[in-house]
Amino acid sequence: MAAARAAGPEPGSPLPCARPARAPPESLPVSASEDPAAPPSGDSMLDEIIATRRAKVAALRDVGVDPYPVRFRPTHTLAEVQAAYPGLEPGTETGDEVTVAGRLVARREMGKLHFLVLREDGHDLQLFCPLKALDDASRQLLDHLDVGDWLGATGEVMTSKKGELSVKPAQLTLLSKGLRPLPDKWHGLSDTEARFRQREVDLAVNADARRVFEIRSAVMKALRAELDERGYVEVETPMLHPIPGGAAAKPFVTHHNALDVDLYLRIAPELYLKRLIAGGMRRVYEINRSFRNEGMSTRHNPEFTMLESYEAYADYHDVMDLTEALVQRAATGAVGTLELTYQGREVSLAGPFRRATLLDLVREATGRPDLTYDLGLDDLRTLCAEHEVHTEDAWGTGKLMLELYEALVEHTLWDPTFVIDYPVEVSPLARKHRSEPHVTERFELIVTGREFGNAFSELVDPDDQRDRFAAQGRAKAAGDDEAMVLDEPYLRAMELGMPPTGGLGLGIDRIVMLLADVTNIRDVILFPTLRPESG
RNA sequence: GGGCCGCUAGCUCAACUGGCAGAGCAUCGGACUUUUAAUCCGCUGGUUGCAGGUUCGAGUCCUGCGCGGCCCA
Repeated sequence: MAAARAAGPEPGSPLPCARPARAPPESLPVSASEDPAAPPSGDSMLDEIIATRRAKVAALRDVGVDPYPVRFRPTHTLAEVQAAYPGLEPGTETGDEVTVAGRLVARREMGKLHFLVLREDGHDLQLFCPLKALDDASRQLLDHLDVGDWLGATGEVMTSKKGELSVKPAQLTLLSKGLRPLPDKWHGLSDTEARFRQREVDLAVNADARRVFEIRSAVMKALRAELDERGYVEVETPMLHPIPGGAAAKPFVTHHNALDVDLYLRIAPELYLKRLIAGGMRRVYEINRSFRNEGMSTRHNPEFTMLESYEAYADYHDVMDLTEALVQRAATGAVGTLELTYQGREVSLAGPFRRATLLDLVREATGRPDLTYDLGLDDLRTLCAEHEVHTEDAWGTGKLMLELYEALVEHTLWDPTFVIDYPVEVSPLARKHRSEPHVTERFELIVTGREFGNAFSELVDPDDQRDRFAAQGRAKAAGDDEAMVLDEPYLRAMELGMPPTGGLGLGIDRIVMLLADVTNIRDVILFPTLRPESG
């Protein structure tokens, strides 16, 4: 039977792993066998590799080895072994036995001495494997191992002649057989699309891949720690919204069958969080996904992660202080410094962050110190035209001023800057400024020319809010499909009485991009949205 | 949405002006008890993203499409 398998099912096709008859008795016969579960085998190298590996799985099962065992108990992680034996002299034998595990990522055979490299959580450890140190079962297993398999090993901690920390296994245990080959051990996986579509392969072979996601995790932990220490309560509000709200954006629409109603994936958690403040929760925050049904770019993924926090009694000056502390905590927590390099250029998060009004920034950029919101519409349109800023007839003074700012100023603000006092017209959820007409108590945080956060002294006057929604309704009627929709339950909450409130939204993906020094948002999202693979 | 660039073996990449589709790594077979991208010998591996077109002949030129990257809106 073994001989029949070794002969292979297809005359004329190579025998991928057939051992010659003179092979040692413990050697297992292997071939691309008649496995009904195997995909139709073509002629390609990949098909051949997979068939060979399936044959190894079958051969191992034939001798009672489970290629997918249920459990394993390492005594140490690879990182722990490394940490426990720093600086051992070459040729050391510790006499200490450990059991470790990881993915086999490299294999160097020197006849009766094999070197295997295990990788676990980004740490590599060598297995120093003289065949005679192994028991019989392990020697058999060794013949059927491939790079990519998961492997456990029990043996003595030692160092090689060259001083490489190693484990010398007396026993090897197959933890899981891999059927597909890993990419090139030296070049890794560099095809961008493949890295995004098959992140598991990216993580398995590219040392740099996990760095970004470790930073991301550290950012989340740091932000939560800072907010928790300040007495904020973390909450979770709906992602399925009957009315999309809290931002100017197009939503995804979905449908609930039992209720037979359309629901919207949230574009922001804002309105629900403010209802919690109305309900008497003094400080709340939420970190989670929002969804916007808009174009994709290197800076926009349809789903993205935002931190929103709300604090009763606070105004936007307080929120600026909080924002600065959060960004700094994220940086020190994730990369251990406030002095960053982004795309070869220095960025200091040391603070205090610059604070400048939107109007002053536009005055600087246009060289018009006399500029005010009282300037006539026609004059403002002329100014826009002078700077080649696109305008539309329906736009008022505030929108035109915002356009000037976005076109002329925003991308120039490299170091962290709080741009404050946005026009009322473009800020439907923000409180009107306590002393300046035309503007709200709103700020955006700009770093490296990009928006990182958006915050305000929240609008809490229900009648004012109703008027703002009405204005948004008129804008929508005039063709602005991102204008906000009136949200009656939200207004009702405000009518219950809402304390003065400072609110913040911070883009987590942007912060991670800054700290990880990457320019594509897809590099900081494990599985970014892509077009489905065709055919 | 527009412009530019890319898509060739499992991975990383070649292939000049249109003239037999190649290399390294990996796989498979062999040698090797201190390797570090091990080395050495031998073999294998292709619907050149997809569909058309031009041509005696297309990876290469043309048209359309798909996916991705960069820049712009």
